Amino acid sequence: MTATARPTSRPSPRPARRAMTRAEVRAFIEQLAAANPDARSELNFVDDFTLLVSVVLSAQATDASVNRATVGLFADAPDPAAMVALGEEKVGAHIRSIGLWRTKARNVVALSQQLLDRFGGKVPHDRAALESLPGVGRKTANVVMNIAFGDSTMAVDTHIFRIGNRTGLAPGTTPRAVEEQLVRRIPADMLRPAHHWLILHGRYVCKARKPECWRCPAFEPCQYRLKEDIRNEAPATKA
DNA sequence: ATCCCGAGGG
DNA sequence: CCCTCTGGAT
Repeated sequence: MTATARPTSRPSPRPARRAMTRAEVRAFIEQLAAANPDARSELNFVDDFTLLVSVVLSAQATDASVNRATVGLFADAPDPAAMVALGEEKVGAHIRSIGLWRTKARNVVALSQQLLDRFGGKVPHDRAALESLPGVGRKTANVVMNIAFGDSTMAVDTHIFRIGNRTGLAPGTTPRAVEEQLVRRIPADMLRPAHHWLILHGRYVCKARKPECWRCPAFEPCQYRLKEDIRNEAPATKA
């Protein structure tokens, strides 16, 4: 409720969340780099094709669950032709332990067919081409371009969207807005690996539930700590 | 805005 | 039980 009067001197009922300064952004990213010296994707893949399929399968699923399913899937279908030959039903059987499996099975087979028909069986190094494939949106295209082709893209997933807004690193109401903020604010030479640093940070420290703020290098500038009155120390281990 | 959709954690 | 996991298409 807004029944209680607020001082007329304050323009808004709640102060807007402060975005990190450029110096704070740089310090945060550099400390994430130091904390994750050999950061890489935790998906198991062997080439561009198996990477693309793994990323499509990873929607609303953990990397661990995707890896469990792709062992058998890639043994049967290591390339687009084999994937088409395997067919939607058998692909589905391999990935049934992953959420959204019906849609994903259909997309993976259709996507493989289109790689054969339109791109000579290869994964195109082209954003528009990638996003034209079934089951591939901006986030997936950004991941493939970053990992397979070495582009300085920033894929904004659930983790990075949360970190951007929660901490003030890159506030934005849509994934696209957060992406643009990150590209603008993170030094160019750190942008590509920063994707992995942020993912790991979101997965293990700045978690959706019960974030472990005492392990976070951005504790000082982070806006979440102010909102939630979080302490910069680990909870006492019970005796 | 809603649907797709299973496993794991708290 | 509820929430979350590297979303995309309608």
